[in-house]
Amino acid sequence: MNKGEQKRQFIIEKAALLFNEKGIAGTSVDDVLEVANTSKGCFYGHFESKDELAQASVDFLLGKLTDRRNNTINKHKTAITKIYAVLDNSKNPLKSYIDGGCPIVNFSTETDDTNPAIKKKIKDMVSAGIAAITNIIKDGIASGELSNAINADEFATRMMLSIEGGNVLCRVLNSTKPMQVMIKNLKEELASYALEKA
Amino acid sequence: MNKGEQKRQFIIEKAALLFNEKGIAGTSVDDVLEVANTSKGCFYGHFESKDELAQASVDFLLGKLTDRRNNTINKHKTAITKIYAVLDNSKNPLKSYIDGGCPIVNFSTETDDTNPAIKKKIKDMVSAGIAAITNIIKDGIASGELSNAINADEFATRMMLSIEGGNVLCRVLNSTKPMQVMIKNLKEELASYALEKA
DNA sequence: ACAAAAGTAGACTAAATGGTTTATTAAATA
DNA sequence: TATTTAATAAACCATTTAGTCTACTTTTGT
Repeated sequence: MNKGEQKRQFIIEKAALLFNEKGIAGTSVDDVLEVANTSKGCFYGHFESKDELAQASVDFLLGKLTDRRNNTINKHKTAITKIYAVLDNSKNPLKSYIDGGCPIVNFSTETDDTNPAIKKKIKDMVSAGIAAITNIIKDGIASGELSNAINADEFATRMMLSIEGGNVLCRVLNSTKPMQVMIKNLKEELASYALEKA
Repeated sequence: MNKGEQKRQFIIEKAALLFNEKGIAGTSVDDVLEVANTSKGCFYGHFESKDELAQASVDFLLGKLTDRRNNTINKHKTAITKIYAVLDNSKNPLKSYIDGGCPIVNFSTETDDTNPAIKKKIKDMVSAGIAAITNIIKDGIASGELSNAINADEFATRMMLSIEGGNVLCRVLNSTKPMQVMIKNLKEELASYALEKA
């Protein structure tokens, strides 16, 4: 990565945090220049517009989330431990993996009615998340770990929904309790589908 | 309500929809003037600043939600029918009661790191919602309708979390399915705590 | 080492922003 | 109905906005 590419990436990453905290509309290009220690000329040498930066920053944040989820899943062997670990990734929304809270929640609400390109990125991210959980459960059923009484797709959908709802509620209430209550409940539900080992 | 008060209220209500759809930062005073068919002079005769309007608009939207919830609850007699009805109020996030989606989700993410006054309004609203559900369940237990095995506060917390998560997911995926799956699941859970009638 | 290319700074612009002021019109009250 | 008060329109202002341009510096390939 040469100097220019480094600088571009640096701007993307610094801006990403601002966008996630203050929103895209709430962050000016000058705000970005300040945190990235750079100038107008430099900025517009790397990006055609603020929107191009916003898209790149969203890609960066969603990429981080995806990498983390994949790492978490690969670190564990069974369906139950994988899903427990994915849930635990979200257990403290007040000290979230990315400052300013969950980018899915933040950007989906801001761009829902205003920025279809970013909205699509979020949609793909959420769909991939649900699919990943669904596959883990289906594999768990296939391997005999889980009862086929569990509805994989519905569980995955409710799990994703609950994580995002937990992110919203915990930040609003300034408490981690809603997320903790929810995680405990989903873990118990999943455990109830575990089949006895031979 | 005299002419001035009427105009003020008209501006608040028109602006509320814009704020909810495009965000507060994403809505300019000129945007508001346009939808409210008014002028700068008139606007600043009624409001000290854009922020004062934003606060009033948030109050208006949250008031609408609160009124609706109270009406819904009062329309039913038993704990189960009350809670079913509150859930059904949210069953279609794509055609939501208020255009642009749930104000709780929209404003909480936007103001979380930037506008403590509005954040507090949302917090109070959410707390009141959880408290209302909790009380319905406790009343249901007291009247013998529900088993005391249900944890009222945890159920209410998960219910609120799920409704907000459903709002986020459904709008992102452009589908009502996540909310439907979630509502069905919560209804079944609640029904499982119903005690047999004498 | 040198030329070409890439990267960077910062002054500049035009439009949009939130907000003020002044003059006019409509409404309430004596 | 006269008069005072409230409501409104629109020109105006200072600041901020996203984005351009030109000049300078640093890299890079030869």
